[in-house]
Amino acid sequence: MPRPSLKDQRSDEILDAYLTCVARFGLEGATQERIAAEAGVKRPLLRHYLGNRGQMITALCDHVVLVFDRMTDGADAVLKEAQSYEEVIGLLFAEDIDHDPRLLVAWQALAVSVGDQPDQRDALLNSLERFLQALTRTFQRLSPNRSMEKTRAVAQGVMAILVNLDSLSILSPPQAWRNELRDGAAILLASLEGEG
Amino acid sequence: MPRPSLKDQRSDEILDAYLTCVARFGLEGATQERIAAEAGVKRPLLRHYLGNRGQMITALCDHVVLVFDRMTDGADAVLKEAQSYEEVIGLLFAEDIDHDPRLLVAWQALAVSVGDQPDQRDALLNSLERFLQALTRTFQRLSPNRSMEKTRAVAQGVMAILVNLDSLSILSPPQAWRNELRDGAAILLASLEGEG
DNA sequence: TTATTTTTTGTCATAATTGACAATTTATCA
DNA sequence: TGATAAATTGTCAATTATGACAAAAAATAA
Repeated sequence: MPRPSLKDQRSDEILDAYLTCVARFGLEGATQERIAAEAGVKRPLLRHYLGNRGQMITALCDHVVLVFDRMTDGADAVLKEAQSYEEVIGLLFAEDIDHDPRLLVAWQALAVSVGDQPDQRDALLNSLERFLQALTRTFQRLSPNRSMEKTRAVAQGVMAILVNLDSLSILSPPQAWRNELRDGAAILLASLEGEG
Repeated sequence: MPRPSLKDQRSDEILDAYLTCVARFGLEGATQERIAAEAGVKRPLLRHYLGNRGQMITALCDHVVLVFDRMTDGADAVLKEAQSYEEVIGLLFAEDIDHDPRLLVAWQALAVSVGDQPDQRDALLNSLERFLQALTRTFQRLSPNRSMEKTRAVAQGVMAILVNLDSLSILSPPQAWRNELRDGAAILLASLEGEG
């Protein structure tokens, strides 16, 4: 007899608008007015669905980690098919890739402001570690004879380059930079090739 | 006859406090109250020395670029003495290096919020380009036979790893990550070694 | 000491942001 | 249709942030 609940759907919509605002204005710049406008709802609804400001930040953190993990799973599935490092580079640096540019920006904004809350700190670090392990698994499969240490180091380097590319994209850097960063990742991967 | 002006000194002190607050709370979270408290002055002084909010942001952007360039010059001077890539790695990743952890965090906070103002955008990008060129010069000196393309790509990769390390440091990641990132940079540099 | 300029502080008005809650509307089922 | 529970909206108080300006304090040279 009750009206059907839209809690999950609306919460997701609002969190997505929140994510957009944080990526554009920073965490403190993402006011409830802006979020509500972005989501196309009235401000009191934010409170209704997500709670007060602190609870909203916690919910956003969970949401970012969730989306990040989904992205990792997607990348992992695609990387499983790759048969060469050229293919890996092509997949990771594809221009037309379905890749959310807001994600890492919001990730970093959260990192600076929740660094003191252990739970959220660990959640953010874990989401990175998951992605790192996805990369590492693929590299190990393509170069099974390499030491774990070297494989991890290369994976860290590739991830750093990917993160850097995302951070820079806000400033729309020259295309040459993008190419150079991709080539840098390719050089790193090439170090895993060849015999033992 | 007039009282001696402290404008330059006070402005620098306030900008430094501003930098601290932006690194800790984000650009929008760096309120005048917090800045004044951090600088140990009363709030109206901020306005007196730096102007209104918009002018303060502009001044901060200039200050960050200035400090960044000073850091680049310092790194450049040190790198000039390096005779091997092991030395380069040791210098860039020294634990005890005199290196301001606020700098890149504030750089990124500014990047997301001034992305639309062309002047500040270019200033921020130029400061990165300057550091990139400092790295590139050293790598070219140590490996004069390498192509410019490869040298730049390696420099971009190393810079990405350094930036990433700074961004992560807020979350105090496991020491293993730091080591892996440093090893990743070392692997990149090793690709410049050897003949032709 | 006095004039001059700057620093520094005090204070008020306005706008922005958030918290809280009442009231209304809407959709479902009995 | 009427009851029920949820969604949605309206509104106000409290807190916070900013802008603006007047006034006091301090330092130097004449």
